[in-house]
Amino acid sequence: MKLDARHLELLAAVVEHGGLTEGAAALGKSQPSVSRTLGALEARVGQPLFVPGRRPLQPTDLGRSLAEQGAAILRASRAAGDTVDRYRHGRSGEVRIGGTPFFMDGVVSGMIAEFQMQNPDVRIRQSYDYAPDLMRQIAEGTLDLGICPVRPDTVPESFAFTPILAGRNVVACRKGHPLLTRRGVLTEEIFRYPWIAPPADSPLYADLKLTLAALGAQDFKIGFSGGTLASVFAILNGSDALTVLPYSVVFLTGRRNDIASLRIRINHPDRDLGLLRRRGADPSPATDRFRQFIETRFRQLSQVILHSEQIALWRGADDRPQRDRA
Amino acid sequence: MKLDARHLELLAAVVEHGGLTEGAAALGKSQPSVSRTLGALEARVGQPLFVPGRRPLQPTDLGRSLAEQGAAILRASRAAGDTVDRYRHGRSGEVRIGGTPFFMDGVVSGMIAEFQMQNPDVRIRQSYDYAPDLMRQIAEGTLDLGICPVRPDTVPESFAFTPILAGRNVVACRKGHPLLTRRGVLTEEIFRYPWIAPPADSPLYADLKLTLAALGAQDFKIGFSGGTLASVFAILNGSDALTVLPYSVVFLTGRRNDIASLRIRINHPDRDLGLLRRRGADPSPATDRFRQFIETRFRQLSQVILHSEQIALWRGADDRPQRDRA
DNA sequence: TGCGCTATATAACGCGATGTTATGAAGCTG
DNA sequence: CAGCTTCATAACATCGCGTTATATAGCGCA
Repeated sequence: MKLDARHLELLAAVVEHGGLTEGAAALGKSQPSVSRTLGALEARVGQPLFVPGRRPLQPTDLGRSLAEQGAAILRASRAAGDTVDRYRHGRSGEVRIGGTPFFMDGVVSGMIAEFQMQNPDVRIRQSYDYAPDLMRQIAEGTLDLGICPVRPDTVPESFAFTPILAGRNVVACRKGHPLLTRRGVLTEEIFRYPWIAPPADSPLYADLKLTLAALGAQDFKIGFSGGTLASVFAILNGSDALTVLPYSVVFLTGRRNDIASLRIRINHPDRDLGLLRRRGADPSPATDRFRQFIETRFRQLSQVILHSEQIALWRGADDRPQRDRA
Repeated sequence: MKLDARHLELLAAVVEHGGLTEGAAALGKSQPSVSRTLGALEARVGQPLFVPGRRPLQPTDLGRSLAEQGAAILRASRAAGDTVDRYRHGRSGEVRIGGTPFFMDGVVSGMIAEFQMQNPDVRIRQSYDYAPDLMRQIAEGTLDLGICPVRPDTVPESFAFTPILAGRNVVACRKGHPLLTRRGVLTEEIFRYPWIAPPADSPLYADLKLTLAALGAQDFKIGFSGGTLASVFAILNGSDALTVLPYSVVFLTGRRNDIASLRIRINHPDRDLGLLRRRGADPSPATDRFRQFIETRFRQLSQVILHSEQIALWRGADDRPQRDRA
């Protein structure tokens, strides 16, 4: 026998509230409506659902059993409603975010962690890619957000780009590196140390080449390449190798990983780190919420970086990277 | 947000069957109906439930979540339908049955056990009472069936009475009782043994008094009274006491409890053991099913009793109670 | 690339379930 | 027994949802 789920909900409400009138009130309906519908259900079932002629309307065994099923239906229905509500407020759902590996690992992951703590029901799918692939996937609709360095004026019309951080790089090394003890670093000295190269197709690798070329390098030793940020940190820690890293990565994770940056002035790429998303597509609420979270966190990060540099300036300290525009 | 349970069921069916058309078919509805309803649900939710422009209609995360709730609703709904079906066929529900204690314990309990094996979801509420109270409770509607000995012509019009067994009694004793070894028993001999008296208000007690009076007893020793059938068996087993019991009780449980009946002719009450129920009230299906079960079991029991007595007659054996009408 | 197939969306319409208010009947309670 | 409360019934309006017919849009294949 097939029963209407709404009839069972009705029955559950009436049984729970101990009366037709109360049940109807709880459901926001009139009493006759509930009465008639329950009558129809009873007729359909062919068995009394309430003991007849009892004034504080008392369900029969069968009525109680069916009411339990109705309560289950009501629960599921409410749960569905809640799911929708949370989804609409971005507190549940899925966000697919991709970005350049070192930046994701060094900066974004920490923010994701914080977001996860606040929104445990939002699933974050992270992937690693560079701008062209990110754009392709965003255009295809298989990715919600991209975080990577791009030149804002090269972003196609179909994308929205929000700059979140200046794309500055620094030369990074371990805390105890010989070059750090010196007051000043001669550019030719850095070529005596082995270099860690980011993946060949990464913008960071292009930056590395440009930087070193600008510093007058014809040739430099690549001692390691192909690893993730974690392995780069390990190599840096265990050797005197040098590499180029985004300033924000060193700023945020340098202390924890015993990494510092050389006090050496290097040119900076004319790219901004920013958030890419598809223009016109309305994103899932979770994506929106995540994006806003990320944007405010980066605003705060910019402030903190600026602040710390000003403190360093006032102190006259010099264990910070030299700023190009300072 | 309040969502219609039926919409969620619809969604569940569509997601499960992997398509609008199939889902509609599974629900026995037309495809446009399902399409429109799902469209309405999507509009209400305000979020896409299916990824747009995908041919093997693919649900979004939210769609899948809601479909799960819909599946839960569907399960509950089906469970409710099954409950009704089983209830209507008497395979679930409740039966309230009352009867005279010794007869319930000695005969009916075994049948209830068998019924329980076949109908595990039917709850049997058993109580003990004598005819007047049984009738009162049945009339009040607090009891479904009564099993007791009554004179059929004394049953009021408002009750239906189905005789199920002749109300014969026998004098019972333990298997090794001295009186059993004799070829014949003199009536005066039985008064030398202590007697177990059933409860004073029981019909059995009246039978006992009548029986013994008919046998010429002016006075007899009551050695024990007030116990249930189990205690009566225990007393019988551990002593040379005698008592009056329904023949069916001894027939069914005598062997197991090492009880036999004396070969002595006693008068039998002009009552029939039978089933009492309220006339006109339509009983719950479980009650009906149980009643029919009990009635057929008693028909079989009558046959078996008859059969065993004929065998005994043919054999010329005499270790059976003498039959009044033989 | 274009064609055909099939699945989905839309349109138009009828009906039945369910909402309403008004009112009657039936239990409980003092 | 009177009065109150609660449920059932009546009459009517409306909206959801069922139908069939038809347009549209992906997908597969040549």
